[in-house]
Amino acid sequence: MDLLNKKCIFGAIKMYFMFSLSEENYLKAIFHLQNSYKNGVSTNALAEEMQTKASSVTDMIKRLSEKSLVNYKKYQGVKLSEAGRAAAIEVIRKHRLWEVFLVEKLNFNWDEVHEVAEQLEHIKSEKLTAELDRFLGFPQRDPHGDPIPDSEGNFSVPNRVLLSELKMDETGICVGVKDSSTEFLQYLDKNNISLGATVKVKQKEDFDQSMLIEMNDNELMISNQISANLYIKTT
Amino acid sequence: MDLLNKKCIFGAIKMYFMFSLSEENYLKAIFHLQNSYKNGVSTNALAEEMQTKASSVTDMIKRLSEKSLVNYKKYQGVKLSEAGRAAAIEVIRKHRLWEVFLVEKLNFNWDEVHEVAEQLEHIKSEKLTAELDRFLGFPQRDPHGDPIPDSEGNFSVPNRVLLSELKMDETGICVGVKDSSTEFLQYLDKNNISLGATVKVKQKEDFDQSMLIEMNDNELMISNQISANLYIKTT
DNA sequence: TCCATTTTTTAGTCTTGTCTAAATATATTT
DNA sequence: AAATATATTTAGACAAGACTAAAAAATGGA
Repeated sequence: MDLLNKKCIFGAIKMYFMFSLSEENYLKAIFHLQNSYKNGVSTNALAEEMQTKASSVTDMIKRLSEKSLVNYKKYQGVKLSEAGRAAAIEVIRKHRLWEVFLVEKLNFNWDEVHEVAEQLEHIKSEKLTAELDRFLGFPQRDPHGDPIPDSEGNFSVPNRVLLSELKMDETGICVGVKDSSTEFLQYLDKNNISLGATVKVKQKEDFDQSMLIEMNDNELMISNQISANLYIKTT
Repeated sequence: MDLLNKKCIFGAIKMYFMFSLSEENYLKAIFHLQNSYKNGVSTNALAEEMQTKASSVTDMIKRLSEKSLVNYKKYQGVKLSEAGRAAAIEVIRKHRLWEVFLVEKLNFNWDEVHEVAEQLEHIKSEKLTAELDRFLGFPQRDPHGDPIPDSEGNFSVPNRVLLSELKMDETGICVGVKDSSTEFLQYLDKNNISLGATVKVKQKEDFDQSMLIEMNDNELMISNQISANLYIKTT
């Protein structure tokens, strides 16, 4: 119906193709899963991530492969091509910029932004993305501490460790969350844990890895499930 | 895939159903065409507006009718139901709010906003719309001078006439455009015609309705095609 | 190596929204 | 009122993206 801006990133030559909403979501999911599945994302893993059936995944992978967005050999799992990676990063860039917008300008809490950003990330307009970025002051991190790729797709992999890896008496600054589910974020809010705050490990229990932390003159006991989802920059 | 907020406006009881992108576009088109087709929008008119075929329109009308969004009898054209009208107005509200955002905050010119707003108008989030409205200061008009419905769907029908209806020596303030195509808006920019400016009809040619107008100490000859697409508030 | 289990793919179906071609209603002209 | 023209609807097909059920490939244990 609408044609919109049809271009495509391909090697050095810039051209954007237009991808469907579903294609973009698959690319994004593969991008995220590639961290855990270095030598090919499995069909089942992707089905799990996309909340769909393995057979549907196989269908889509074939389409993406046709378009050279992924490298795929039957039964071998799937990897993003350069073009696929670029497209995924572009979607992630938009997602995170919109999250910043929602939190900084529209009074959203960090646990409310995900759903809406999932929709906004598919809006196609280079100018929109560029101007939004400028409007927000070229932010480097989204509200959950994840890096925002620049217009070239470059982003710094943050230098951070999980709180669960800290030893007794070590300190650091809370810089991100691994799990950004509403439930986890609301737990953090309730317990006054926020990005930017300084943490100190006061005690650590060998048995279950639970720890007593200090944050803003406050002491708090947290389980491993919490500490293994908080990113820390050691000081 | 995503469920999102499923509610629906229905009479006094508020409930939002979720409509597809295509359904929303049809509802919007019917809403706009109802001005010219008071006793039912014809299939062909709708096909023209939607840039599609009459047979596709018939199919969609049936679906909308199933959902009680339109009143439809075969061969009789189509009218929005109360629910359909509410849904259309909600989409139009979002479209116009986003246009304001793009122009006021993101440096878009008024001739660049349409395509992007066509995408943004389909984002589903009551909170987003409400907060955007607040962020923009509850604007009453979009960049083309059209009224923005409030959260209840109410909007003031602007009290305005077409410039072509003014007689010799009458004056007014330019308050909107009827045609908001890129081409027309660029013509206006080029000739320094903008909303808010005062116009005076200096001469009017009976033969072809062309007129000489004065605007900001500037005289300009315009054809009827121009004057019949500019809204004026008489002073 | 062979069998059992798990993973992945294939085959066939469904829904949404579109299309073309053909059929039927309505409108217009004479 | 009949004939013609125009508008609208039906019928049948297709593509994207999902599903179920069944087949085929890969994996892991004995």
